[in-house]
Amino acid sequence: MTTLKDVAKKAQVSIATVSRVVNGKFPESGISDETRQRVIEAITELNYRPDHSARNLRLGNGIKSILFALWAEGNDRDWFIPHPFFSHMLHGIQNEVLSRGYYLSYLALTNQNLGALDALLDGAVAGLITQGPVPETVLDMVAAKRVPLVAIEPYFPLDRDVYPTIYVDNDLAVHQAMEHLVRLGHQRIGFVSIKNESFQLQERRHAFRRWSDYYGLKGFPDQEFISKMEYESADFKGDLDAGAEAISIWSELPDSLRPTAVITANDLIAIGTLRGLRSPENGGWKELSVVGIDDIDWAQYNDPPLTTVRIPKEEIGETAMNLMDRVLQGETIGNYRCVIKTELVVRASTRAIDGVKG
Amino acid sequence: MTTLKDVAKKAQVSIATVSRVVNGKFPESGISDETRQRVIEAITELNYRPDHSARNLRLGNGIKSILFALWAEGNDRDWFIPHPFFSHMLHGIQNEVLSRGYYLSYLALTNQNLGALDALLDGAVAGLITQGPVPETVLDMVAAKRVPLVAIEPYFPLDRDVYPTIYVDNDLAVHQAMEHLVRLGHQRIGFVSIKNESFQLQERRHAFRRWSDYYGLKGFPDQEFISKMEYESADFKGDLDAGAEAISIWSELPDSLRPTAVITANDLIAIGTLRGLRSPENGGWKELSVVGIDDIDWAQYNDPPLTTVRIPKEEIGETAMNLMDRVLQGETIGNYRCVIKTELVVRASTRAIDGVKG
DNA sequence: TAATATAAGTTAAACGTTTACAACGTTCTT
DNA sequence: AAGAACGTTGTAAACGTTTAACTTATATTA
Repeated sequence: MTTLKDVAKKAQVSIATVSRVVNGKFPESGISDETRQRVIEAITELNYRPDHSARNLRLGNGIKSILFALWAEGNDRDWFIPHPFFSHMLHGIQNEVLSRGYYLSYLALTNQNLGALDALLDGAVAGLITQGPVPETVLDMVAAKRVPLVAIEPYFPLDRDVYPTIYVDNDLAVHQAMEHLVRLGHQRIGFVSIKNESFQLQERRHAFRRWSDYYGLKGFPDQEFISKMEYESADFKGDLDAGAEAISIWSELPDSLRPTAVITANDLIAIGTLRGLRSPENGGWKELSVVGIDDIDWAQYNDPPLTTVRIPKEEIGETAMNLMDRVLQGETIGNYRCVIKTELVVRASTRAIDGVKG
Repeated sequence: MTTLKDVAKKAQVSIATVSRVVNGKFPESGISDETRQRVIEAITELNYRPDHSARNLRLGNGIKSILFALWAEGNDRDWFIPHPFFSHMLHGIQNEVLSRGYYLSYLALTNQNLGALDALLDGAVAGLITQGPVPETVLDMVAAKRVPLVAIEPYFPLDRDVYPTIYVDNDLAVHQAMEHLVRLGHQRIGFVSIKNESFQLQERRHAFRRWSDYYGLKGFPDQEFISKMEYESADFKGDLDAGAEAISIWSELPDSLRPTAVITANDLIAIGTLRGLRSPENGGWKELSVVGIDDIDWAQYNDPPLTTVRIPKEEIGETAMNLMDRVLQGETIGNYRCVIKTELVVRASTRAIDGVKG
């Protein structure tokens, strides 16, 4: 590795001069053109690049890197890639990160990876933002290295709940979806979910029950349809199939017992439901309003464009980074729980019941 | 900021002892349990975290951060989010990065951002990997800071072409798509693209012409259909509509002049084409084989699942990082151009012509 | 001419670590 | 009882920078 010293020797000047050439604003730096040329030549020749650590040490600059980590274990494929929210949250964090002079790294965590995380936490990283469940080992490491942590939907066990967290208001999401449908005149509203529910989907199902009671909705067979298929979590195919499955079950029902609208536990299930509706084997059933939850990228490009409840992914990222910043500023936040509001997005997959003015 | 010195004073020991407590593997570190306890207490109390810069300086560790930058200017929205390849390439890079002891940052570049890039290049980053066109300003900065650069599909102007680059073999992609269709017995094969073509799409269109001649395909009206719609680049909607538009034009043709198969400039156009085929206004035209190029995430989940030519995005990322590593090892690579092979992925959107054994 | 201002470059201290080496007190060996 | 061996802790140098303070040479001024 080339240092100032090497360059200085080559250019026959002191290291101070070289440093000035490297950093000085010209022409006020007080270096003659002749010397500067000589130094620059030496720099190019020796391929000198300043040492970041030394510079930061001298200048008293702290670490400027925020790490965004996603737990990616438990699937054969690293599922963060098709993760519908990953890049959006990353972007949200990034927005806030840059304006604060930090920069952003990210890590898809696996058990093989833990060593890398350890190394990173060991000083390379000012703060850690996680998405999803955080394994105990990681929590232990974070505690040992005393790195600030902000967790997005970690669903911590209670004794671990000592960090600032961000959760989505799934209850509100379902409420918004249902209110929309009720306003359109729907009375028989179904719910579709999958067998292997995450915490989030569980919350949504319970919310459905709660608001369904609240609005006094009419029941019908399989009103809460849970696909029986075995499927791996984060498997797009499983979600899509679940939707189609619900349609094939309900299409057996007499018209007066079928739902006129459904809320699905997420957008993929909703898209699957709309596909099921297109299939020729459902007895010509066409009129069903479908509303999803998430607002994944594809929702707006679907045919028909999907009415859904948006989870503001960028906002989640921004909020996380805001909290992180406050922690880094020395503020004591403790286990403050920030709940993010969702937002109804009306598109073409929902229609008013005949005679009702949507 | 708390330093070793502060902790040492508080715990009434020398900084060497504190350092040993922080880093030593127990119990061989040669520190008595009693002292260690005292030091640890002081550490917790003062919230001490080792200074990364100082440590790295002392240990002679270089910078370990690779920056992946995507040019995001020119659209009202930062288009790297719906960028179909972004997260896959990121992942590919990440794979190689970790095993080499580096870690990965990323930056969506805009004109507002250039300052941040400058700061990062100024020592925080060991190497830069870019995706897509790289503006001159950035190239100038990279040159000035002498940061190694590996560029993915930059389509540099010739005088700037001094870095290792990675390109996709678009000619091969079209060839693979066409060979597949020809084997299935298709003779009238169309091509659909959009008005505002990127370099990549241009290459694909020219390749279509070339291989269409090679296979001696039969012509028909609008064989190369270019959507006339004004649209912003990277607009999903525009691509989808272009596909539907092609169908509506061709469906006016007598059966004997319609294409029996189409290659589209990318997957989104292909998906749009399949949608157009579903629309009731195309005169009952159903039998059309469609093959896309890209293999975006959604392709396999489309209805029907899309036959397409996969661009190996992870492999591109890995290759980029491999090249970067070689550069960082001191190897002189120059403007070596690495061309990545594509791969046909047969799904359900293509069928053999009657009487041909697919 | 002497004093002084300016320009160009050097010296040396400091940033927070790690670690070879030294130093000290205690215990073991002979 | 003397010396060696060991366990525990301290001392100080070094990593590559930046920069205040200083030096030297030259030009300007009175």
